[in-house]
Amino acid sequence: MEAITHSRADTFPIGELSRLTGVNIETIRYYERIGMLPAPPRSEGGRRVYDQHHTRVLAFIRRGRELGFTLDEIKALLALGGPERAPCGEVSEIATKHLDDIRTKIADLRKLERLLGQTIDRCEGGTAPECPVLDILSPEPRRRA
Amino acid sequence: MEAITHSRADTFPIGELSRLTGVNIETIRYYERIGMLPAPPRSEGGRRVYDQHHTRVLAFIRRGRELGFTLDEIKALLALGGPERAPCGEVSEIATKHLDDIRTKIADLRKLERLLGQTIDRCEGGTAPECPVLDILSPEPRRRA
DNA sequence: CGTGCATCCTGTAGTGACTACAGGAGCAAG
DNA sequence: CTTGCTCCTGTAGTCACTACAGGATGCACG
Repeated sequence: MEAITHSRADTFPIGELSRLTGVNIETIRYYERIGMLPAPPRSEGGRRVYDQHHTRVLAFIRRGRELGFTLDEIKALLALGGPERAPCGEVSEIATKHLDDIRTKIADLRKLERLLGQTIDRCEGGTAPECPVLDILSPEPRRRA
Repeated sequence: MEAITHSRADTFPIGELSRLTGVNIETIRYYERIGMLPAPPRSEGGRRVYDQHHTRVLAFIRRGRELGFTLDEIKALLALGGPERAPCGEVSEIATKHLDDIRTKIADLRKLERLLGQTIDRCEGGTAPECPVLDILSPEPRRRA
């Protein structure tokens, strides 16, 4: 097994970019198609040739996704300067809105967790005459207005 | 087999079912198409005619979705007896797995909340020389130091 | 009995963020 | 030259809906 070495030019194909950033090859091409990632130059054979700049942008996108930002939010963040510097105000506005969303989601999930957890407990305690999980799933049908 | 109050003609069209259950008309038709909801009989003019049975099944599906179950999970639950009775064991197995997923999600979101919250705070405290939100988004710490 | 309008029908396409092929071309090693 | 890997384009599938377009039906009102 020979080590994969590429030239001093510091450019690499899509597979290498994928390995460097942990982003799926298909996803990289998808990002290019929807304009998230700038289209790189091509080799003579028509292959995409990337460099460090792409690595940084793609890593930025990936990190943003991990933090739960939508691609549109990340696009906005990139427009505000991306991996380079940018005005704090607008950036933290997007981030704060996102944080609100996260907190709402956590609250919702916690309510769910409590309800479901208690219900399953009653199930396993064997104190219920009929399955309690199915009970919470069967609400009273609403009366006609 | 006992029928469900057919004495008076309490059947209704899709719009009424939608109102009764709070499920979008388009979504009801979608559920029918993918086999979540049994296809109802049709009127002479070809319109769907529903009764209380459909209301109960659809309300069950809706409640399941609110609780974050996937349609496939709900389908399994329905197969286990749906709004009628069913064995507790298999039901709570599905529910417990789902509860695990919820807890994982909550933990992930909490980590996110902490990181993002702290970062935005630093942003607003104005103590940072450069935008901290963009910093956590850039995994590469400003190369060429 | 006609008219208008709400409701309904089918079918298709769009959403977000990917993922999974099919079918072919490039390229380096043995 | 052959093998086998990587890469290319293009299309379609995923999940759970949602949004039309373009037409048919049903019912109240005049």
